[in-house]
Amino acid sequence: MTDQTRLSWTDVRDEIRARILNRTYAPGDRLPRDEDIAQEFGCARTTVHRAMQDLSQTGLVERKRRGGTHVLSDPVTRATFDIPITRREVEQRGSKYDYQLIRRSVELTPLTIMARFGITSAIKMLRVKALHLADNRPYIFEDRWIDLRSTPAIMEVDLTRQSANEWLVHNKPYSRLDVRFSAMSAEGESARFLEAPEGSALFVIERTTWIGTAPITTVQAIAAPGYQLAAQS
Amino acid sequence: MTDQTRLSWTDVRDEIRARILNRTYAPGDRLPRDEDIAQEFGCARTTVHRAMQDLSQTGLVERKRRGGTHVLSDPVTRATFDIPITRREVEQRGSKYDYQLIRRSVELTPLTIMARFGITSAIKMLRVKALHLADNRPYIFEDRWIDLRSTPAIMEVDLTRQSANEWLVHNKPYSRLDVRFSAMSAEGESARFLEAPEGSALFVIERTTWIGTAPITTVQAIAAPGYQLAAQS
DNA sequence: AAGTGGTCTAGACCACCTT
DNA sequence: AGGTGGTCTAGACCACTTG
Repeated sequence: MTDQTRLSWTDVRDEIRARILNRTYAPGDRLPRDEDIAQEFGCARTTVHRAMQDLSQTGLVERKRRGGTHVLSDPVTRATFDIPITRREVEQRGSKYDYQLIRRSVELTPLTIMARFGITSAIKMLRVKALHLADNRPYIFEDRWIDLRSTPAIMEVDLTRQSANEWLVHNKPYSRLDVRFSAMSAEGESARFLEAPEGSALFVIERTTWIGTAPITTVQAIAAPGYQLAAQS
Repeated sequence: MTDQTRLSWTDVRDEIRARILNRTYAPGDRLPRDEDIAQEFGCARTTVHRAMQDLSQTGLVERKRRGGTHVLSDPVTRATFDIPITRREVEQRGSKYDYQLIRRSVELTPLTIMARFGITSAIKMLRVKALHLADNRPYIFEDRWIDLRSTPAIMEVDLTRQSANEWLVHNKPYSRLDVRFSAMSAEGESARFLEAPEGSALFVIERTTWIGTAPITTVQAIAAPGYQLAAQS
């Protein structure tokens, strides 16, 4: 009695992955051609391709056109993070969300901001400082710069009622993104607004977006003590 | 004269994405069926499917079997991070890598560690504290627990010569992974080994792996001040 | 120059979910 | 119950890259 079930690409993926874990295919090894694997499994090459595509995205193998498929010899830990809108993040935890505009001004970009955008001359941008609260406690303090050339409409938005964060997400999609995580000590504004003791460790998310090559916004979001970011899966 | 070039799935993806950015398809909207889009573009449904697959992975749309494809109304920022082996990370920056074993012991797991693994009874695990150096300066201090049931071979490894980090990556693949980022203040051991002033902000990566449901290892890696983690793309 | 992965097509069937 | 996305097949051609 033979197995009548049709092979799916996940089956192929799992078997190949198992062999890599087994060291049947050891780090650095070259795997058989897709076509040979297809023959071994008795499926179409497309199915093998789909499986390999997944393994490649996971960072387990590397594929090159003429070079074939190789097991990566220095595996990396690859994790995907979803960074939601702050309001949504707070509400999903079942907390009450509030938002306060702290300051709104038009300023010349300092060097640090120019560097983030990769531009070489200072220009005037809208700068917005704001505080997100969860259950009436400070949650995230953000210091944001918005390029008025790509996003002039932001000038008409009432930022006392709606966060720039939220307006941008709903009205200004980006094509390129840069995200960085780091840690900093609470000091001055960040300590005051987050009601954190001076010197306490804060988690910082820095996010910069462009549309094409045109800057949209860059934000430094500083989270209150205890903040933790977890990978999705 | 008509365009003779064959349409590729990236073209379809780019056009659909443009329409989403355009608000031709607004947040929350349902997109036409794959087949209709295929007809509009004059390509096979498979090609549209490939494009949609990409948009779905990027977090721009959501697809459900009978429900069709919808533009996400609360877009999330999705970023993928590669966390390489520490040695490789240091060497790729062109720095000299060194490693020191600080302590090696067999201990009962405290509650915090049991929680990370999701186990309910304390067991004895190998605990390894070590320091990674870049150009002779402290770079990352790690405190690691290794489950001897899943990874007994670690007892035979000379951890004064090779980091547990590296041995595990090359010899013990995992099937499940949990990663968390946070910030903490330098204190006690972390301050001493990283040569960081007490109270300075440190970036912390917490990584836990399992094979099936069996714990392999959990590590708290504390980076020296100034450490920054950037998204791949 | 040739081998390998990448993609496209056309058609079929399946699986899931919403109505 | 029916519509939609998910997948599989078989064959073809293309594009990259390495020997």
